Amino acid sequence: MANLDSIFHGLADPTRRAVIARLAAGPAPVSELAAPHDMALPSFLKHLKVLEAGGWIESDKAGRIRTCRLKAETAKAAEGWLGQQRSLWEARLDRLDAFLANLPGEGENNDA
Amino acid sequence: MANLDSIFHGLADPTRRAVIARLAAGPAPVSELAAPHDMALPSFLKHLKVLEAGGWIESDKAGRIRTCRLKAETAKAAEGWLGQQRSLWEARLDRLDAFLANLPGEGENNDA
DNA sequence: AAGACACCTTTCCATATGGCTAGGTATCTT
DNA sequence: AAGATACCTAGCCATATGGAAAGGTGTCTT
Repeated sequence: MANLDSIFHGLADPTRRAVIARLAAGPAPVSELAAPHDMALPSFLKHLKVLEAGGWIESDKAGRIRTCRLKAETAKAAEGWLGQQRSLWEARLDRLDAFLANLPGEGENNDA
Repeated sequence: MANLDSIFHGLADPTRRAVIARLAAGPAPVSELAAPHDMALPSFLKHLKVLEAGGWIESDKAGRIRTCRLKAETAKAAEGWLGQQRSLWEARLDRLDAFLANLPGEGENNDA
């Protein structure tokens, strides 16, 4: 599994996010992935390398055509980290609410 | 709202993810955030700047102490993008399943 | 067999990133 | 008033990143 550094680095560029969005609709060859992006092919291939290093995509070649597809596990790892932070954050806000609700001199509404 | 580039770039570094994880437990001053990281303060401050540019944190200064806290909206934007991709991805896999289930010559089990 | 096609490698360039030191500026403490 | 504290700026350096051009290699088409 790729580490979180390279996973999130993969997402930190619009070209790469567009590739992921395209591949979510199904596998595609390199040339089709590259077509929408106004960029020389070698530059685009670098983005694919970054996505591969981040574990976002995998590919294999048949004849002269390389077909790429998404790897679901990586999206899970990314969402997993974010979700974990959010649950910490929400737990804290809940404790804060409970604390504020028990303050003396404050009722259930705070605008009265 | 910060753009997705800077949002995800914020996450692409262990020091910065550690800061976010710490702040999920509640606001903290710069010095406390910096303490666990073996790094000169100016280097650490650059990471805070990146997090601020990505909309992950905000802060204000009282006397000589700057207190930082998380901004929830940014986590939502990040999770939102990922969730959207996942739903596309899952919809595709569902259609693929449906297609395969209707192939002639294939029953409900495929290992018989 | 010739040529077009799809991709890959290498090499270069400008800028961004991530670290450092040195030296501020306010603000508290004594 | 002197010193410690907490943060900030400016400037330096090495490496990474994101782009381009030039020139392959193997595979299909005609």
